[in-house]
Amino acid sequence: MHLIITEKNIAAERIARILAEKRYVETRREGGVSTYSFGDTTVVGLRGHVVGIDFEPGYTNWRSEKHTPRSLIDARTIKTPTDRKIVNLVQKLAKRADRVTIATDYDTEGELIGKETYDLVRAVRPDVPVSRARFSAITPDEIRSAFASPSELDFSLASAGEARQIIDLIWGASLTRFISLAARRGGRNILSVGRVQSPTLAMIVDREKEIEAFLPETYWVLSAGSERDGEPFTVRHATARFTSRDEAVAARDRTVAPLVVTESREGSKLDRAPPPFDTTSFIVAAGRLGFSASNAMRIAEDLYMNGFISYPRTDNTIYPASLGLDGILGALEKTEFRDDIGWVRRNRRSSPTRGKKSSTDHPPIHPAGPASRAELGEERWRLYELVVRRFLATLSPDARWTTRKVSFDAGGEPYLTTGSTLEQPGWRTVYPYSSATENELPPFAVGERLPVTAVRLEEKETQPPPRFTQSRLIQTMESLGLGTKSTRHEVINKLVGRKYVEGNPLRPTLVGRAVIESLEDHADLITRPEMTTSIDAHMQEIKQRQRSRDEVVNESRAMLHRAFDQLEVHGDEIGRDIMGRTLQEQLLGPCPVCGSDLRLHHVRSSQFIGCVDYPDCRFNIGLPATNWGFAIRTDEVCPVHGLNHVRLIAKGSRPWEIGCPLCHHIASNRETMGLMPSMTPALMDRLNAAHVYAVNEIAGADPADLALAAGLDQGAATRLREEAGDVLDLLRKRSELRKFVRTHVPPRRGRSHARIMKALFSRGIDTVEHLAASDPATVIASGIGEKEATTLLEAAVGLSSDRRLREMGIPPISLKKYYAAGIKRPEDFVRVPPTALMLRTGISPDTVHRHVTLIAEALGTPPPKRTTRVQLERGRHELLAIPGIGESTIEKLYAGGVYDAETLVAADPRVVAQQSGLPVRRIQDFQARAEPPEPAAG
DNA sequence: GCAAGGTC
Repeated sequence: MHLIITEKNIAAERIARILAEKRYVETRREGGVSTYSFGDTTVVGLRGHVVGIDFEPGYTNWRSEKHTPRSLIDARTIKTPTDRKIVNLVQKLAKRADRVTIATDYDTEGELIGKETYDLVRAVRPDVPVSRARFSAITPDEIRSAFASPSELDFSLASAGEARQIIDLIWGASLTRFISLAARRGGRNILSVGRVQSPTLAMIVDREKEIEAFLPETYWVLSAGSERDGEPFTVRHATARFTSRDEAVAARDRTVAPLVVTESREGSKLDRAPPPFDTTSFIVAAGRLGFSASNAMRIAEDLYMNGFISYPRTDNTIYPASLGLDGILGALEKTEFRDDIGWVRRNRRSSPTRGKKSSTDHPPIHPAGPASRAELGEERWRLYELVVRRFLATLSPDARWTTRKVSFDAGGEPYLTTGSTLEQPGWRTVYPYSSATENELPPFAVGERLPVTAVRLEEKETQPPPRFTQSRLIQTMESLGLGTKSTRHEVINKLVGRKYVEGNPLRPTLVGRAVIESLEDHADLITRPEMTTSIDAHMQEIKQRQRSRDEVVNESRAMLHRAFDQLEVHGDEIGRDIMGRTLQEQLLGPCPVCGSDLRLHHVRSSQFIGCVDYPDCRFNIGLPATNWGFAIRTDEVCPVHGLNHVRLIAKGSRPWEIGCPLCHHIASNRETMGLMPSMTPALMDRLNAAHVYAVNEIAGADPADLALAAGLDQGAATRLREEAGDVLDLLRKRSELRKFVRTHVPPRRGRSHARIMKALFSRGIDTVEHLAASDPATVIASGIGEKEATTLLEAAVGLSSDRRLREMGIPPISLKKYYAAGIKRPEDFVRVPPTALMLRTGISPDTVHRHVTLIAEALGTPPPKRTTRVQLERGRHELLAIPGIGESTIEKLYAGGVYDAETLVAADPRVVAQQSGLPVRRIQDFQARAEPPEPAAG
């Protein structure tokens, strides 16, 4: 069998169909992975890298004394499968293969993926021949010729890729750990560092600093109005910008009619048709249509997967000869672009436009199949149309503009105006995206004298450089060689996710700035695009076998060690610096109690707002736990309290706007405050005004302070405090009940726990004990299903009994044994005879006696009779002496509380029968036989 | 828990 392995599933399918020629291609799915077979050939697609690189085991603990961040530099790296299913399938197929062809993408990363695949194959088949097919486009011509003359895997190129992998991992991981630990940030707040992300962040930070440092300069612009044949037009002074106001004013004052035409020059300007789309230019063009970079890529991938456009991740801007441009045009014939295609056919340029970059990986982005507006939907259609029109534009002639520059003189001052008309629209006929506005000028004749209707002097200011938009940043990254066609847009998302940048255009956050500035001070290289440049150069050397992979990696390790020499000396300083500067991002505004600042705190999964003067000022506001969303400060400020608003952000769901935290705090506490019997709305307002907002604040207040704050007498204040204590107690119990209900009643659509809880509270059920004592009907009426109500009640009874028993002093270890024997409630202990308890639990008679006595006391029932081990032993002999009683009967009698002749005789046979399961008649017989013989008379 | 690179 000939096994062909491609980089992705869709390539496997298309290659199979091409190579199968007219044969049927059989598709099989194994464990979610498709294979395509025809004749003796099977094609299977990987999913990019199916093995990943990581450190050898032992380096997972960031705080390990032994495995410090620095130790990662020299840690060994290993490759482990990241996609078991595919790895297994590839190896399974390889076992049956008599030759293997690796057909991954024709670029460095593709060669590395090919090498990884080669290793997987070799692990199970040391001898099978493995070849490599290289192609730049999945077109019949290219595929056929690539497979007709396969070559060998380029191990040097793959090694170059591996060097990059290792260097990225050790630099990224060690620096990320180091700086996160220094700044005491963990979990979702870690500070990441990387060869691509850090220089990208640095560009955004640098731009922001440029903007901040920018000093605007004032300048003046002089223009004049005139008209010709009733048509107004404007001319501007030949000095585009006056830097001196005096000069500008003087020029204005000299400007007097007539406005004389001194020269009119006509020219022609070539407006070249645009080159084919690569990923970057596509993202830029989509950006102009309002698509974010990652959104544009997401949609492009979708269009690609469905066969509407070609592979969207490419660096190529030159169509390969094999592409078959006519075929593509023909395929689009039946779309709504028919007229445009007709125009292109009639006006087609001799050869398509070419960009500056040609690469071997994939052709430029082009349409791959026809589509209609209706089947794609608005968003996808707009991008599909963009790709189609761009393709058409690359086949269209250049456009040509006629330009005109007219010069004037007014009182000796030179003026001019320019105009342009689209002489030959060329490609612009089919590509209406880039704005090109015509500005037609009247046919001025030299010497013509015109009026001056107005002279305008405007004062303007120079503008700072603009912030980066997403597409601008991606363009800049590309020009610096940062990232790849597939990853650039993801880097931006990563920076946003780490809360390093925000907004569009992109602004750095304080954290982002602090990290870059620290790195620039102590590990400058990682913040510079030159690191990528030098890695690229080293990769070239490895590829050309001038240096080995290990040589390059070791050199990089040495550099990283030098960076750590400096970092470790300044670790504390870096940590303090970052922490100090990022504190500001957590500050919300004035504390209502003491006037210093409130700040957000995040402690593992909990978060709250507290005063920076803690513990001197104890004011605080609780927030929902981070699983509801991570609390951040927003720019909006509450007009009443002067506090920044707070928002909870969670991945994958809409943000929760808390708004002003104090307003939120007041509103959410009004209800619970209202639970206090002597609370009135007026009193609540007075308390709020005195910065007392919550029940717990009242409960913890000094009655004298409270009296003063709320205008109450001492007695009323004390009472209020007690009431608050009671409400807190109630709230605690309610919250426990809420948790209890939540764990026992699974969430379901259309049933909110909040509603169930409200219903329970309104029925006076505030605690688990209340619940245990209530009847099923009440519980069902609160919106819980019948079956669930039963299990909920059972669980409540269990929990509340357990609590009572513990309170009565029964140790948990014994309770476990009682429960296992089915003795669950305190009442069971006084109902079931102690002998039965011993028998069923194996607990000693003395201990059972002690437990039952404790419970009886608590329940107010008579204490049990004490039975000792000796008594039991003697009783056993007495019972065994009675005819018909053996060991097994004794066990049953124990269950009925009978353990000797005396208790047998005294027992109520019906009760014993019920508890022991023995027939009443037998018990009566035993009793008769147990009667001691009448003492002989006389 | 860390990077960047594939792909879904």
